Amino acid sequence: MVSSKDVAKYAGVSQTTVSRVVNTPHLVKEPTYRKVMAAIDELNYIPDGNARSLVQKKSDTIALISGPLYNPFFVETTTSIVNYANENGFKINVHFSNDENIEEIYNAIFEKKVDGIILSSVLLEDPVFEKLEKSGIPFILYNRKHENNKNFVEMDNEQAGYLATDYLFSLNHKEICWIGGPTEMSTFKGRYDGFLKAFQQNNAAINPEKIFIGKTSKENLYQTFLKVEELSEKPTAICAATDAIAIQMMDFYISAGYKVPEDISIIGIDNVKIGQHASINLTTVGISSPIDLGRIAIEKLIKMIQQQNKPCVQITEAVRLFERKTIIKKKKEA
Amino acid sequence: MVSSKDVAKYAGVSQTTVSRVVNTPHLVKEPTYRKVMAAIDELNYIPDGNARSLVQKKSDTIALISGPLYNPFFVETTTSIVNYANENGFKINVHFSNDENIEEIYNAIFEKKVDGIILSSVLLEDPVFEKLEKSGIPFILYNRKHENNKNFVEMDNEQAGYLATDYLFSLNHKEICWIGGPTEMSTFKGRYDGFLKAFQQNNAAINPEKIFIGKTSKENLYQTFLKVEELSEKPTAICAATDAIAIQMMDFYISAGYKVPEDISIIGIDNVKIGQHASINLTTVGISSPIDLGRIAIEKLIKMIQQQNKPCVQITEAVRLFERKTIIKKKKEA
DNA sequence: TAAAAAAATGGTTACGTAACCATTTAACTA
DNA sequence: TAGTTAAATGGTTACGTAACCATTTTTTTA
Repeated sequence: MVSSKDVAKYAGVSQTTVSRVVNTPHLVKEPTYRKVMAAIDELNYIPDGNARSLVQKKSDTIALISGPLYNPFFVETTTSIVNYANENGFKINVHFSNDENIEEIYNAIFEKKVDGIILSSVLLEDPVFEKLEKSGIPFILYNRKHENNKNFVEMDNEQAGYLATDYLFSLNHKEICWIGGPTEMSTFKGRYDGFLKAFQQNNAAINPEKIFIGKTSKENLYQTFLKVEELSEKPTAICAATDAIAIQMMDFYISAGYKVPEDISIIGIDNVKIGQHASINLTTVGISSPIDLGRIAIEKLIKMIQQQNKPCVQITEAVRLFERKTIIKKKKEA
Repeated sequence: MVSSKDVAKYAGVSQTTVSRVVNTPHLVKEPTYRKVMAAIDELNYIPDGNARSLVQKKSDTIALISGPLYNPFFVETTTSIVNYANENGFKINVHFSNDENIEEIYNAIFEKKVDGIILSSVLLEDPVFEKLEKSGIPFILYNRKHENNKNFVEMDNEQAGYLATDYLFSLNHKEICWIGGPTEMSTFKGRYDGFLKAFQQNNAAINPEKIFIGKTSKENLYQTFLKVEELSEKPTAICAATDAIAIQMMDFYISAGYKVPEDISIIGIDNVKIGQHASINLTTVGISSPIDLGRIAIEKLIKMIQQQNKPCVQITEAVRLFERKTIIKKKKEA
């Protein structure tokens, strides 16, 4: 491996000067600069990022802990986070969390000297939050938040759940299923609370049989689908806590011979891109802003890093309904 | 920042012993081990990965250069690559390439001491290949390959193009559009060659007006869609070089009021998961193996790293047709 | 129980870089 | 032109770790 010392010897200057050519060329005379650059090219020198990080205690790297990509929401946020960071001179270390490998991920992150952390995978009462704060590394949560309400960029989850559910009521749906993930996560908790609120405001009674809260893997959702099928009184509409869930349920229903929305109405939350596809046309609730949550969060994080201050970011984006074609209007009952 | 020296002092042992407790605990007596571990916990010590990489000249890290996630193919390969690597003790540094930011990506990769590189973004005649070989770092290409036919895991692209096109012919389609990316990429070249071969074998003449080769961004594909619309003789079927293209074209067609496959048949290549969704049901060609190309490639790469040898991996996976519902059988003309 | 072997621990060093301070060289200034 | 200041370059060090070799302690063996 060619080091700056090798370059220095080859060019007949000191290692210090090589370092200057690489990092602060304006401090170096033109002929010296050319001499050193020639040596760098000749020897194919590439600075060692590890050594640099060691001495500088920073890495121009941000760690991203994203949810799994089978949820298209994270496909979009990951893309926009990576792109924005790169445009601003930061590299991104992406980690995909399934909420089980969190421990390893944090080890990996803290071992490298990342300049910041942007993450979604956090529980409302997650003890890891304290660890993050103690580490002193700037960080921000996107999508989900922690119960202590610090450093997050989220959508108005309760309002989202409310809007989705209320929209179903407005189209005369009464028998509504809720399918969502564990309420230990702020997204699911907020959205479910909104769902409940809509029932209250519409003077409707919750039927516990129609509430499905559990893991959101394909297998689990299929079990849920089967349970819904077995209900004596089937729902006319499904309120899914995320578009990913909604799209998966659509798949089950259509594969089983049902028609959406004629046989069953489905609404999601997130306003994911693939839901806008003409073949899917998922009615959903999402943020009004054209910029996604990941992008908003990474902007804030980079500002925190560059300005070396750590304000408490608290952003709750407003949401609105996106009417598309997976909901049908029911006839009013007598 | 707490270092191993701090731990050593606190525990009353040498730094060397701390290092041993962390890396080779069997070389350390039980009471010493406990003493040091207590100190580690107490002081919240985390080894510095940069310093470690510096001295060890390795990082247990593999760089992944993936195509953009708006292509669902890369969503799946990225997921399986990251998961498999993590299961085997490697971290993954993901980079998303748009074939333009390649330079920066390579800089970033070579600055850190990655143990291996797995990449898709390479052109047939890419000069970067030589750079890779010279670096001495084990690497493997997945999806695409280089003209020199070294170190790749691909599908049988020509056969894929052939099967897709021949299937259209077998259902009496004559007016077939090809929509694909630049043939500087082995995938597009191979698939297009297969397309041509199918025309030959079916004694059909290529109509240059119906060949669209260019960038595969949404905007470009929309321009292509408009051009197809303006053709005096419209195609009855579209052979898309990738599922991503096919799914995008479906969106344009359906949004414009067409029905797929009644008004236009569409076939893709890749057998991407979202294409299997009941709302899309994209007929396509994909590898017969249930394990995706990324997964196959990362397995090989990790073997190369662990066994410290660099065999020339050349894998071309067999493909087959996946009949679904975006193709209609045409009536035979008189 | 003394000698030999094995196990456990410690001391010193290199890894490649940038920070820091020292020195030399060039450019002004009076 | 000497004196002063600024610009350019060099020398030395620390960063935190594991490799390597040296030393001490323990265990085994005769």
